[in-house]
Amino acid sequence: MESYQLHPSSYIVLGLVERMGQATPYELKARADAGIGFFWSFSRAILYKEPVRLEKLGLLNASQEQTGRRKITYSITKEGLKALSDWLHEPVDGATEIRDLGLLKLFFAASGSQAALDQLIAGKIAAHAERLKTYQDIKQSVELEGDIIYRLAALEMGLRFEELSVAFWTDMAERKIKVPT
Amino acid sequence: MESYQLHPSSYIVLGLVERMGQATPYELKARADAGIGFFWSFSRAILYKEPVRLEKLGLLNASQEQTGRRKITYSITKEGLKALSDWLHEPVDGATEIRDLGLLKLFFAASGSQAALDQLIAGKIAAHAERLKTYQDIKQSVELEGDIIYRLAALEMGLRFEELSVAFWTDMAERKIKVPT
DNA sequence: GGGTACATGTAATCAGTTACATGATTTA
DNA sequence: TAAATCATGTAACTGATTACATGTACCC
Repeated sequence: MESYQLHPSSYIVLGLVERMGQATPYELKARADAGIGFFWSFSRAILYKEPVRLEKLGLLNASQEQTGRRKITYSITKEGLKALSDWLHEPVDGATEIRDLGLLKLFFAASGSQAALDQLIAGKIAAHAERLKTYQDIKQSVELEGDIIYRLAALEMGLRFEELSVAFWTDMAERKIKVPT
Repeated sequence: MESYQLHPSSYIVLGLVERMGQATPYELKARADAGIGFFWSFSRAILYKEPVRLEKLGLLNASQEQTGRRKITYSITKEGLKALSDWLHEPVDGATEIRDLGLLKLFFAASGSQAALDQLIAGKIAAHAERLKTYQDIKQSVELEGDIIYRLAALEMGLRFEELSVAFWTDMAERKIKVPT
């Protein structure tokens, strides 16, 4: 078999398709927005491009409508399942990336003004509080359905992270740290 | 003035150079590795490429050694300072990204085996515990120096995040969640 | 039937990484 | 002076995004 390279995006597609049984790119998008997209964002285009590639590699089946929108529905192949499973069995490498423009700005806050920092902090508290609320709502609605335990676990991490963030930025605010001049 | 686009990488370079007064790409790398790089990673090449661009835009000054390694030392210009300050005063947009392959795998854990999940959890606990230790060590050494309050604040966030992560994955382990078959 | 929202796809571009290539300095 | 390490830079590639372009279905 020829060698090929799979990336996080590939596994996101494989994983989503596997869980959904079959799906069009549009449906993948909707599912991603409601779950994985909360902590690992990516553009919509990838959900059209990557499946084409995975189909060529034999990891997905594609079946195209012969009429109307001629949309393509994907399902996972035996090889795709294997690739997904193999990846899940590999040890995880690399540290967690926390890509947060707010944190970046905090890091360099000494180059700005106290007013800028105050606004940053206030904005971050508001944003994280809102996101926390969203997660709490989702958690509640999901619990009623039961079952989907791993997605729930990932959501739990998101929830805890938002709690942490609200607490962190609130601490920043209360300490009223001054910018050295 | 012609319009140009600055990215997080640009501000990382500007911010580092501003704080350091003047620096070569190699020095920027060392500084980044010891700070910002913990939560916002990027390749070394960017610290050679981006300064060239920023110099062309008039945001950095470059002065090249005429002998030896002919290394280039950068410092920030008045325009660079303004760009950095403007950015710090803009409101922050976009949510925090938590890019963690472990979390991604947890999300799709139902497509793997219980053994794979157990290994994932054990690996994550170990990795976060180690990172936590690193942050604690840094925090201690940094406190002795005093002063550099914002970098310390960002470090504090990293520290709390690692604590959270250890707790989260430990909870996962203790719940001994089973993979549905 | 006309407007709006839904849905789909691709082409061009680009930020960032990997791999390549090499020079300079230190130490034994 | 040989080896090891420190330091520097660039070319090629590519994953991913943005912008463009358009078709289909639904609703009034």
